[in-house]
Amino acid sequence: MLTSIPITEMSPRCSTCAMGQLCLPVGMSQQDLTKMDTLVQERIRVHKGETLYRMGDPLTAVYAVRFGTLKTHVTTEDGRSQITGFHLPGEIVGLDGLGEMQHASDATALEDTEVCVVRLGDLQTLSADLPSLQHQFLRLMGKEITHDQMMLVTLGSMRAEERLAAFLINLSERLSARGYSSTEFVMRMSREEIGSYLGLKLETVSRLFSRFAEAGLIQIRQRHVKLVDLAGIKQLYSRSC
Amino acid sequence: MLTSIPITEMSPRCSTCAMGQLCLPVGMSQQDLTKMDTLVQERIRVHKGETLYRMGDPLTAVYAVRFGTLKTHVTTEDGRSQITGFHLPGEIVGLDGLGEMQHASDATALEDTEVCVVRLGDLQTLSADLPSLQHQFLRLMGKEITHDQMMLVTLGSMRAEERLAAFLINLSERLSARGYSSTEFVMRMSREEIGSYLGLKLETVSRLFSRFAEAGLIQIRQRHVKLVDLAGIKQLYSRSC
DNA sequence: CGTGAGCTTGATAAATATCAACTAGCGTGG
DNA sequence: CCACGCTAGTTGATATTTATCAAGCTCACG
Repeated sequence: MLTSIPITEMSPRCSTCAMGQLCLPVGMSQQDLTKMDTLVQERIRVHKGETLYRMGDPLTAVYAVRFGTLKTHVTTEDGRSQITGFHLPGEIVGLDGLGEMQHASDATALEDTEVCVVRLGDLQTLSADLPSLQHQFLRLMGKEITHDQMMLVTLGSMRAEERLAAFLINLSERLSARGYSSTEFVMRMSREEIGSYLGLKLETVSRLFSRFAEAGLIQIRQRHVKLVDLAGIKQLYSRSC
Repeated sequence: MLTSIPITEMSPRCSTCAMGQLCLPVGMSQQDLTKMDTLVQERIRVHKGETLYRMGDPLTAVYAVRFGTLKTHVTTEDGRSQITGFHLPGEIVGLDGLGEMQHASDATALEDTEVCVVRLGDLQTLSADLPSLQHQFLRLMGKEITHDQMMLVTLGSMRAEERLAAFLINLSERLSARGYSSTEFVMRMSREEIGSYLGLKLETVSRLFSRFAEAGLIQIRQRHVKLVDLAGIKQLYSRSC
């Protein structure tokens, strides 16, 4: 069901992409940027609920989110499942498979989404000619590791309320970096998905949203949320004990 | 206080190191292995309790554990601390800093430990001539990511008992791969450190050990543990609900 | 041998999950 | 276009898990 969209002369390229300041091209010179334009030969449309790749699939490419939202999730042999990340435009998914050259998670669209296909072969070829690209890749893998470590601290040492506050602030900041409002947005994920990401049950997430609203920190109606008191929310998790 | 140990003609090298099958050289040809011997020009002795590097330190090298045990731990601005890994001989630490070129965690010795210093400069030089080394590096970063994701599942969806069982089995398997007994070993970390790693309090860890012992799954005296019923321990966390 | 950090164990409190009932809103098909 | 049905979400009562507080123990080490 995935729709492939071939790139034509007219298609937008890396050098003109609005996500340039968040995606692979970060910090590249104009000259390097031009070279980047050959990198993406294909895009894929992933409809809401569809899966871009699955755990165990051979890794042939990594993907840059162009628009939409993806979740990545892992499932253990004994059926436990956990969401490991929500991915906004400009973010790269699939890096976790580079170790074994096969995907280490599933990637599923939370809304209609389009990704740029970065074939590993092309990537290697281009990297040889473009050291900044190679460096960029290490950076992105490093970021993935530090993100996961931050989540380990969250899951290992924060209480439910702190986790959810941290989640809201993180989402807010990432949306803001993409030109959206930092205080009012639509969460593309269900209470259950938020719970899975944060190691909580959906009822707990729901109760906390209600509690935050009652405390005047947020306004919430379904997935539409408005952060009324950013500082107050931050206090929920940044206090020293 | 860290002791540097220069490498001489007589020192052991990668090509003859007993950890070869677990460390950087995994899967390399004899020819490539010989080239590897120039990579490590220095070793460092880290005494129990000493710190090899700290968060924020500029990243000049990564380190292969030669003998001993390290823990890596992160601390957030608000003072929260979490152990992100225990590292046995043959494992590489420092990879989490490759993103920003500065260390993203502290590394502290749990017992007297020696590490091989892999300078990033030398690594880059050698990689150009040794594609298998470059590939090996991606593999190791990938492994780091999948390890962290496994821990996310552990912290996000397992109960205390399941976490500790998984911890014991994981330690057992890694020790076994290093030629130690898989059923009887000394844990180099305190109850509190185990708790930090697993997102539990030290009392909980202690109680669980006692409970496991009472159930006949293990024998335990301080840090010396004997896994009596491996299958039983595995059942604690691999059952389907 | 004394001493203190690390560990154990008990009693109690707090946090979160579970179970259950109910509600809102979305999408679909008549 | 509206009504129906279904999924997602809310809220309450209760159970379970884990943390917290407190006291005592033990073993390794000087």
